Amino acid sequence: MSRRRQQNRDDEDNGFAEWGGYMEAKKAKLREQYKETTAKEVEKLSDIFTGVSILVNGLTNPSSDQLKLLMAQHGGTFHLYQSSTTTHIIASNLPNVKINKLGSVPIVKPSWITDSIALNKLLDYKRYLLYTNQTTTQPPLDFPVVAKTASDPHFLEEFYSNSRLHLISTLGAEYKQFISDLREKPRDFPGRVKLSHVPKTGAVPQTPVVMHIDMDCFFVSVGLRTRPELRGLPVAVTHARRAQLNPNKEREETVTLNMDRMPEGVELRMIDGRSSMSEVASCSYEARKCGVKNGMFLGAAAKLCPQIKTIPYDFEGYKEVSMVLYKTLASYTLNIEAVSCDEMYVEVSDLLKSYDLSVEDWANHIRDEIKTATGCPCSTGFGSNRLQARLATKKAKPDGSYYLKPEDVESYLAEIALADLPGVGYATLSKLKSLGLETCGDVQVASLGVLQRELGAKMGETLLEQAKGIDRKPLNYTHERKSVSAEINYGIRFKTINECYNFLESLGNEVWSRLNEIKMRAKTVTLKLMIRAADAPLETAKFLGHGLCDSVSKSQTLAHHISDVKILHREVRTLYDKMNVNYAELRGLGVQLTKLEKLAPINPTLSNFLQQESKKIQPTGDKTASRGRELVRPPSGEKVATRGRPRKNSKGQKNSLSNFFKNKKEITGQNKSVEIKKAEVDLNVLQELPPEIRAEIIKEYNLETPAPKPPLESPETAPPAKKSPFSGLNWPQLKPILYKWLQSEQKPDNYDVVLLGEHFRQSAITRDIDWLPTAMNFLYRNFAQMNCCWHKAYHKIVDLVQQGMVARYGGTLLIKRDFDCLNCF
DNA sequence: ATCCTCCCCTAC
DNA sequence: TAAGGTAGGGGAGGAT
Repeated sequence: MSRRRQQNRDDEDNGFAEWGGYMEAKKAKLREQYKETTAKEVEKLSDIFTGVSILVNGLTNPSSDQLKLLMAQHGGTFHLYQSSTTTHIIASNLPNVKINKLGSVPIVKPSWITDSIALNKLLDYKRYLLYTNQTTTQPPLDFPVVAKTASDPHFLEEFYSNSRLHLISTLGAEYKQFISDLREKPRDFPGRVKLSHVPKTGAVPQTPVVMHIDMDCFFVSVGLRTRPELRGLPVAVTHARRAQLNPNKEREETVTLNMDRMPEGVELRMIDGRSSMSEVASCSYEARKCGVKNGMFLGAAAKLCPQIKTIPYDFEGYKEVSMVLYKTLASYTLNIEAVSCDEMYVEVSDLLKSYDLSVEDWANHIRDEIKTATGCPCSTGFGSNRLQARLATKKAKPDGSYYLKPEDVESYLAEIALADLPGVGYATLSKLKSLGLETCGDVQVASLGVLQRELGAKMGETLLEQAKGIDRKPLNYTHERKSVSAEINYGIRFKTINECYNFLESLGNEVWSRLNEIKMRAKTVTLKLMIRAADAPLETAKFLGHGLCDSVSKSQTLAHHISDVKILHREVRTLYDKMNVNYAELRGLGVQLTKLEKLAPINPTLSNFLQQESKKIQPTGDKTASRGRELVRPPSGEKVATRGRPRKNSKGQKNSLSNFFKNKKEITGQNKSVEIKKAEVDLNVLQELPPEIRAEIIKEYNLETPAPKPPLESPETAPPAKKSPFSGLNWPQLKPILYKWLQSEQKPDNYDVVLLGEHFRQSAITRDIDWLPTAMNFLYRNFAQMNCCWHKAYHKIVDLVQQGMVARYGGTLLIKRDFDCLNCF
C-alpha cells in the first residue's frame, strides 16, 4: 500500500482564475455526475488524489457526500474522523472549524478538490487555505504514519474512530441522556396532530401497552439507503472488503496454531489461513437465511454464503438515522426508554386512548413515518410489559409488527426458545441445557429451587417469571450513571514498559474526560488487564487481536473522590505495578471508575451560594436572587440536544452574571484533553464585560466572537458600575460565602473566579476599596492552603483587581502574590 | 446480615 | 490484516 509521490506540486495553476466560466461549468458537471453515480458502483476516473486523505468539517459545497464520492473516483481517501493519516481538512466556514482540535493539518476550501478535478491534476492546496496563518508545507504524504498498535500515541483516537462497538456504546448512552434531558422541560408533541387523521380500524386496548421498536439490521439498512441495487441480496457490513485474503504462509501457520487451541464447534474452525477475520457488524436477512450471524468473521460468513456482498461502515449515517428515529418518537411522547441507537421501549397506553387508536393503527402509522423519515425499515412489538413487547418483536421481524395480547401470552411463551429470552446468553443457555431445559414451556414447570441452584437466587427467580411472560421491571425513562470506563483489547503489543505506561495514561485521560462530560467524580478506580493465556500462541489468529486470554482486575477505593487527573494516573499506575504482569504479555487494558457522585449540582458553585446567601441577607433584594436555582439545572445532552442559542434575556435579568452560563464545562488547569464545548452564553452580559475579560472568556470557552461593543474603560467617562450579583454585599457579608465556597469545591469554577474578580475590579473603579486589602489578604491566606488550581484562580483575581486600580488610580495595590508552591512554576 | 472486591455474563 | 466497547446485573467468597 505504498503511496506514490505526489505530482504537480508546483504552482502550475497561475491564471486559472480567469477561466471562471469554464470552471463553473466543470463543477456543475461534477455535481451532475454525482447524482448519476451515487447508486452505482464507484468508477475510478483518475489518480489525482493518491496519498490525499480528507476529513470534511461542517457544511460544504459540494457536500460531504459528494466529496466522498469524488475522492473515491479520483484515488483519494475520505475520513469520517480525523486520524493520524488525515492530510487535509476540507471546510467552507471558519466558525465551523474548531481550530484547536485540528492541529497542524491544513484546512482547505472544497474548491481545491473540484478545481483539481476540473484541471485533472492536483493543484497546490496553499492557494485554497481557508485562512492564512497555517502551515504551508505539504504534509508528508509518502510515508504516512498509521497508528497500528497501542504503542502509537494516536492509537486510541484511531481505534475509536473505527470501532463499531465503541460507537454502539457511546450512542446508546447519548440517547438515554437525550430522553432524560427532554423530560426535564415541559414539551409539546407536534407529532400528535397527525394522529387525528389516522384511519381507525380496531378496538382501543384496555390493558397497558408497551411498544418495542427495533430497526431491522440497522447498519445494513443505513448502508442500503444509497445502494438500492443491493436490496434483496445477502449483504454484510464489515471493515474488510473481501472474504479471501492473499496467500501468506506465516499467517496460515498462525491461524492453524490458534485453531488447535480452540474447542470443537467454535466458529474459528470454519476459517483457514486465507479467510478474513473481519467481523460482520450487521447482515441482511437474506444473509441470515444462509446462517450468517452478526459478529461472525467474514471468512466464516462467506463459507456459509459465498455470494455475500460487503459494504463499508457509515458511522455518520448511523448517527443521523438514529437521531431521526428518536426525534420522530419524541414528537409523540417522552415515555421512552432508550435501549440503544436503534432500539427503544415506549409506553403508549395513554397515547392510544387519547387518540382512539388500536395497536395496529398506531403501529402502521409510526412504522410508516419512521420508514419515510429514515429510509430504513423497522419492526415493532407490543405487549403488556417490556418482556412481552420484546418477544413480540422477534415474531414481527423483519419489517413487520406484532401485538402479543394478554390472552395469548401463555401459549405464545410456551413455544419460545430459552435463548430468545433477554438475559439468557451462551453460558446460561448451556447450564439450562444441562438441566434438559430448552423452551420457556420447559422452564414454566421446572422447580424454582433447581433453577436457583444452577443459576443463582436472582437469576433463577427472574427466569421462572420470564418464562411465564412476567416482567416486573417498569420502563426506565431517566438514567443515572454508575460507572465510566474505557477499555481496549485490540492492538495491544507493547515493546517497552514505557509504551505501556503511556497507554495507561491515555486511557486515564479518556475516562477522565468522559467523567467531566457528565460532570461527575469517582472514588474507585479499577484496572482490568487481559493477559495472554499460558498456552496461547504468541501471535493471534486475528490480526492484532487479543486471542485466548486470562482476565484480571484490581481496584482501589480512595477516601475522597478524585479531584485531579494526575491522581487518577498515579492510582492507575500503582494498580498496574501491584499486579505484577509482564507488559509484553498484555493483550488488553481497561480503566474503570465507579462510586460516582454528581459534581456540579451537589457541590454548589460560588454563584449558587451567592444566590442563596444574598437572599437571606437581602430578602427584598433584586430579582437576580431568585434565579439561583437555574444554575443547578443538570447539563443538557450536549451532543444531541438542541443547544447553543443565546437565551432570551428579559429585562430585569440583564445584569445577572449568574445567568451567564448554562451548561458550562469545567475547566481544569492540568487536563488538556478535556474538550471545552461551546457554552450557552448570554451575549448581552458578555458584551457588557470589559474587553480583556470578554476576550478571555471567548478564548477559554471557545466561543464565536460576538460583535464587539465600544470598551467601557476610561474611568472618568465610564458609566456607573454594573450591578453585579455581589453588589450590595459588604465585606463581612461576602466573607463567609467565600469561605464556604473554598470548602465546597475541589477546584474553583472558572466562571466563579471571573465573576468574583470582576466584582473586585468594579469596586476599584468605583473607588470602593477600603475593604479590598483585607479581602485580598483573606483570599491569599485561604487559597494558599488549597491546591494549585486555586493559586491560579487567585492570580487571576489579583490581576483583575490591579487592572481596576490602574484604571482608576493609575497605580497598583500592594498585594501578596507568590505561594510557596512548587507546582505553580 | 451486609458490604466489598473480583470476577462472569449479557446486551446493543 | 483489523479496528474484540461499555454499562449494568449479579454471584462467590471473604471481611466486617
